[in-house]
Amino acid sequence: MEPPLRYPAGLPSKGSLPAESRGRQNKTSWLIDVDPRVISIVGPTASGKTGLGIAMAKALAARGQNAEIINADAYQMYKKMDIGTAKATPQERAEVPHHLIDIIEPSDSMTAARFQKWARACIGDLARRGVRPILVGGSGLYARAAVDAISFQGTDPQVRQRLEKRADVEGPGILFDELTRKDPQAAEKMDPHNVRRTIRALEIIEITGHPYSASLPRYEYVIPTVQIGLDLSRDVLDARIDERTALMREAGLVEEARSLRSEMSVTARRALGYQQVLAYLDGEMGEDEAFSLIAQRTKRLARKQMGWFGRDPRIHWLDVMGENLVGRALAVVDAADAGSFDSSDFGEVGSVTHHLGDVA
RNA sequence: GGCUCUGUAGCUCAGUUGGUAGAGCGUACGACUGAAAAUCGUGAGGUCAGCGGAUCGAUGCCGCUCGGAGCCA
Repeated sequence: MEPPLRYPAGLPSKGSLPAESRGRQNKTSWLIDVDPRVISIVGPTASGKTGLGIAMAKALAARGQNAEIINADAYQMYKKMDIGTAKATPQERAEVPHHLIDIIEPSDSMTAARFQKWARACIGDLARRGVRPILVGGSGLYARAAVDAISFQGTDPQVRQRLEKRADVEGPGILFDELTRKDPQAAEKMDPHNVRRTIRALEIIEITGHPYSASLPRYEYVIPTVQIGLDLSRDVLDARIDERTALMREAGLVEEARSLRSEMSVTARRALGYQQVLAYLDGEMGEDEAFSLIAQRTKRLARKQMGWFGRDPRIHWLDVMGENLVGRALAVVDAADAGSFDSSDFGEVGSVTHHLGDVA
């Protein structure tokens, strides 16, 4: 998607290790020249990704390697939505530079494609400056969009609007029938009731003139990366979520949402926490009810994230509750830098079993 | 104390003119390439408050008990 940042694998790398020794010689696609590789911290909400990212940046700096954070959390990109998205504090951000936080207005909408473009540009910038990027975020699709072989197909607001209107007027079934006619393969993999994805498929067919071949996404890095996953038991995670939800309430989430209310886009309004507080402000529920809903939905989100990340065989899981988390995380990074994981991370994914819940 | 209403899945409730039950939400699992904190799919879960009666058969009818709500004294 960003030609200036890409070149075919096999060209001389500026790193000290030849590409072959890192097991990339079998790569068929493109690699962006980033060395040392990107560190990506993933895991469910409230698992401590933000804190670990900052701690790792400091630890790396102490070893003489500059590192900065790139946010991969969809909703932390909105300005002014601070409390409900659990952004790093101003103090933390002063200690370690953060990128892609507060980059769009609440009236705007973030998309995975836009994020991909910005994230890759940002990774390239840092790499050129000799700074190691630490990607931190719980939005699975975004984390993958940044470093994986995913290319988005473009969009046309007018086409989409027309399709959305048709779904409204004619019903989703008609659109799905149309997809079945135009692209039976795509229709077969689609839930007939999933209107949004049906619309997207038809949009792509209309824009590109080609069928929306829902090719199975591969777990294949386009930017060399080592992924660290934060794992912890559901009991502990649930307790943390309850606690954090209460803290957000104390910190003034209601006031923050109230002040942004009139300027928030449809997408921004969907943000967990804001969605429920806005419902409360609209008189649809009580404040207590809104906050217990927030805690409940956050737990569900965490479960969804665990499922999403748990399926990626390249992630190295660390038990958050164990001792010396930063040390263990650095050990994973060092091992990755030494090429220890390349056969699994850059080779055949099918042969690797993933280990959600294990202590790496 | 009397009268009326009420007790069905974790929650809110529907239903069966008597042939052992459903929905929404929650939950579990899953899919997911331009809203992804979105969108969507599948499953688990109920001796229909308890006991007794009439009936070939009761969650449904009758009686009693226990627990709610309201009204009258």
